[in-house]
Amino acid sequence: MDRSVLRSIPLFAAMSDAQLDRMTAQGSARRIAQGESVFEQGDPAKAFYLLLHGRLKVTQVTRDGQQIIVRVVHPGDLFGFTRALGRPDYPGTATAAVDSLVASWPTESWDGFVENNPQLAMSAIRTIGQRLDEAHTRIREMSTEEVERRVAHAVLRLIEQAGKRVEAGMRVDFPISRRDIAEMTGTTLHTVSRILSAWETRGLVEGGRQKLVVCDAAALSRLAENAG
Amino acid sequence: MDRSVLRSIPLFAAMSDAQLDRMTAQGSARRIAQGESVFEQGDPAKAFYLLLHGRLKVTQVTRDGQQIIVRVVHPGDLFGFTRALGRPDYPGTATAAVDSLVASWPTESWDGFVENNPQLAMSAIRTIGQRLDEAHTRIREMSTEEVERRVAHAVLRLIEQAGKRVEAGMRVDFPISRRDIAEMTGTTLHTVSRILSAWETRGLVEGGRQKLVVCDAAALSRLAENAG
DNA sequence: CGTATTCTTGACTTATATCAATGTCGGTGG
DNA sequence: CCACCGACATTGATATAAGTCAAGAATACG
Repeated sequence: MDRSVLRSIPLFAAMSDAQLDRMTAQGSARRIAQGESVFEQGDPAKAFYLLLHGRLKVTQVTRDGQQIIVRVVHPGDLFGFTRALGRPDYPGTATAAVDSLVASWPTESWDGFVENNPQLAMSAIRTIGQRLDEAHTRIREMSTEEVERRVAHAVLRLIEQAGKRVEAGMRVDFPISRRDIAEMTGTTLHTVSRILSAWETRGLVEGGRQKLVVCDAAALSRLAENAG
Repeated sequence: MDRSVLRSIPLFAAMSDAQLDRMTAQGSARRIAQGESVFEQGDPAKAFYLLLHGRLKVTQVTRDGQQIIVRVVHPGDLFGFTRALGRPDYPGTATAAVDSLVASWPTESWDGFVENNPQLAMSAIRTIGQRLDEAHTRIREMSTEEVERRVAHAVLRLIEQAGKRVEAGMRVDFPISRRDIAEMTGTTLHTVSRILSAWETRGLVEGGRQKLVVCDAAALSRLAENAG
């Protein structure tokens, strides 16, 4: 891991070479195979992470065994910096959706980094703030929208954050199941399956096993916005 | 406004007298009458605030006019520091549920405060982090729990954060309508009314116009946890 | 007092979950 | 290489939680 890797990430863009070198010195990189987890819900938070390459799903299981997807981690995102938020353990499990590469630092390093670099602090605040915004958006959608619109919003977001051009349109660039989408929108895989089938008939998307291609994003947006 | 007021708030506890004085010098206090708003959704974020006394509800309205309650602001909470999160406008409206007193600072002051006081930055990160946690909890509840349990959780939270001992039990210490609870839990006032009526029959709560007293918190907790 | 909120309650409707069965894909091992 | 197994997906039938519609009662307020 060298400083140019970090430099390319907005969170670290404003840091000096010396500061970046100090960070890279304390951190280390690690490869996570598809299906493996970086940490598990309830584990003591010994480190915080940055996704360098790949894609992760952060999930939570409720006491009665139901699972939800809290968020998808994209390259360049910080994750698992739970301790900085005042929690001693990880609130969820981070699983690699594809082979991934993560950088990690011991939690103890956090305070030092922040103290020596107010820019980093402000960036971090903005980052968490965005996440809070996203969470509120999700709450608003779950409170006021029906399932179909929620799914439409979720799919559009996936395309924005992880869309890849293919012949038929834009494809979600990591394996994503109907169940995953259900766990992101607070519904069941059955309902998601029905919705996607209907969309496929209308030519809006193309489905498949762990696969999703959006063919007509504009129509999907309309659907997401105007209740109809 | 003097420094002892701020000193009593965890967020500022670690600051030096000099720093606190600098903050109080740049800020000002303002009284908000019940029903008035501190700022409205979409207003440019010219200031950030701290609730000194009273109680606020932060609401959002969707394009089609549906309203949700994003959160309740309690004394000692920072709110409206949207700009620090990288947004130019307020994402919601903050309305006084009772006569309230707020301190405010121009948004431009934020960066200076943070740069000169890493402690404040770390406190702020923790604060937003907690809020993110709360948001995720709400998402999890809305995804996996039925309405009655969600309402139970919401009511218990209100009691924790704004409970006041009265003869019959613990009362929510500000006017709160059935509609408010509905907007906090993603349901309708009708359903909330039915649920509270049922609870009242079982002796768990005592209702009333804009009033809510929890008589048997233990039973309510049980209800909130074990699906039954 | 009358008018406006807030709340309650009943009857009905509907979106979505649940239950159940079947199909399809893709990798593993015989 | 083919057969089989497990994970994922589809689709129909049915059940039900909670929303909608509607009417009225209670409480606060000017």
